[in-house]
Parts: sequence; structure tokens; C-alpha cells
Amino acid sequence: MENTAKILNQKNLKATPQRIAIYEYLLGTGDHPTAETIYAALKPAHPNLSLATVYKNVASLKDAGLLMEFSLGGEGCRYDARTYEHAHVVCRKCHKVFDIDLPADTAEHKKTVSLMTNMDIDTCMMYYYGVCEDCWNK
Amino acid sequence: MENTAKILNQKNLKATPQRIAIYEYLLGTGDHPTAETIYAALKPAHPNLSLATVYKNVASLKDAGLLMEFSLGGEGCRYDARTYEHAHVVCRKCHKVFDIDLPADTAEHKKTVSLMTNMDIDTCMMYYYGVCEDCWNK
DNA sequence: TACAAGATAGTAATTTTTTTCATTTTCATT
DNA sequence: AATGAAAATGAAAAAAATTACTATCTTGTA
Repeated sequence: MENTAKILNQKNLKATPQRIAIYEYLLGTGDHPTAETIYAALKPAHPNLSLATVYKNVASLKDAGLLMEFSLGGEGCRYDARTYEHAHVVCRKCHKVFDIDLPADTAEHKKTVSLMTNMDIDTCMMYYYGVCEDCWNK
Repeated sequence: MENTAKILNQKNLKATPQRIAIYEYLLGTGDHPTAETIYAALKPAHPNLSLATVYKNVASLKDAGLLMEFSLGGEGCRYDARTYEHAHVVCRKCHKVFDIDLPADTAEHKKTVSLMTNMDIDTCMMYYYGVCEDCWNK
């Protein structure tokens, strides 16, 4: 059985071609696409994919913990399926998002936060905000 | 001159009653309200406030760096004007958001990230994801 | 292979956010 | 205090994003 399908099944999600395509697309891209972008990217190879299916799938994948949703500017929510923890650097002006390695180990932090909140904290996301070089020069 | 008005003027924003009200509301609340929630909260005291004005103001305040925008579930963007850095703890299931103190000092991290990216990083936001006690017990 | 649960496309409906624009307000300068 | 340019406002309309619905398929299991 193909690997992606197996992962989905382990999460009690059926491995439909659409879901596999959406998940693999997100795993493969370094961008942080919106639902619309995902749809546009996959439509050629999946001609009868519908936007509603994209939304339903990012929701189910998010609930399963396979991707993160976040929002920064006025372009709808963005999705990110990178499994390793990393930080996002966001330009306040143009809303570009870069990935960088975490500048610190978060394992200890997660333990601390778990104790503080009585929750089982599994993920830490860090966002750094500033103005990028391009926008400075304008 | 009143303090909030002064802050706004320093950011080249005109200190209109609506803008002052929105900003002070966000400074004062521990919640992470959506535009709609802000509107509903201020409408009684500002009867002819319009939702469009709320949107325009959170945008201008965000561009000025006076507040942060983020999104978690399917209820529109949330806004947070807390000036001190803090972390958000998010329940994956019910989307509740708690504020906690930062579990680590981020000054060093920001310097590191500034160097890595050639940006002037001024803010770090941390999000911890997990499942809260209430949702565990369901 | 058949079956039940789950997923899909397509569309409609809803919700959220942005734009438009005529009018009003702010604020630095007289 | 009056002036005027730039910015902000409210109301309505428009656009964009998201969800709901339904009849029809598919998946994964037995």
C-alpha cells in the first residue's frame, strides 16, 4: 500500500485520490498555499476536483493533526503540512512567509506548557514578524 | 492629550473616537475577538459604528504594528493588541485560546532570526497546540 | 464481492471581508 | 479660533471565502 494512503488510514481517513493529492501537494510545497491555490494547482491533474472538497479535506487533515492552518494577511487561511517543527518569518508589509529552522529547542518548552495548562501539548509554532528587505527599500 | 490618542498619532494614525474605542477594547480584553465580536461589543456605546470601520481599523492598527491578527478555526480572524509578548495555547478540538507567559526569553531568538533573514524582527509569537482537559474528557 | 460508512462534485447559500463613495473629521498650520 | 488637505467614516454594494446540501460514487472491511 502506498505510503501516504497508509498514513491517512492510520488517522481514520479514507485514502481517496483527492485527499492523497492534496496532502502530498502540501507535503511537497515550501509555499503556504490557500485553499484556492491548492485547488488551482491540482485542478489540471484532477479535472473534476471541487473547491468544496479542498476545504473539507484541509479541515479533516487539520483535525487529524496532519497539517496546520494559519492566517496572516487578507488572503484566506494558509495551510502547511511540514511535519518537522519550524518557524515562520512573516513580513508585516507584503505578507510573505519564509520557513526557517527553529532558533531554539522547544521540547522543554512544550513540557513546561503542558504542566502549566494541564494539556497534552504536541506542537509549537513560532512566528517572527518584521519587515523584509524588499519592503524596507520601498 | 490622551494617551491612546498620542500612541495613534505617533503611528501616523488619526485618533478618531472609533479607532480609539477599538484599540482600547482590544488592549483591555483577554479574549481574542473577531471583527464581528469587536463590533458587537462597541456598538452599544457607538451606535453608528459600522463593521467596515472595524475592518478598516484593525487593518490600519495591524499595519502600524499595534495589534496582531491570527486565525485558528472557522470563525474569521482574531485580533490581539497585547503589547507584552506572550504565548497562545490553542485547543485543537474546541479552538479555545489561552494566553500564557512566554516559556522562554525570545530576545536572543529575535536577534538570531534577524541575522538569518536580514530582516528587522520585532515580534515573536508562539502557539502551542494540543487538546484541552475538557475535550479530553469527551 | 457486498456492504456501510465516508467522501465527492456541483451548486446554492451563508459568512466574512473589502471596496466604493459622498460626507465628515482630524490635525498641522495659519 | 479658522482653514484646508489628508485621512477616516458609514452605508451599501460587491467580492471573496467558507459551509451546507444532496444525489451519487468510493473506500476499506467482512
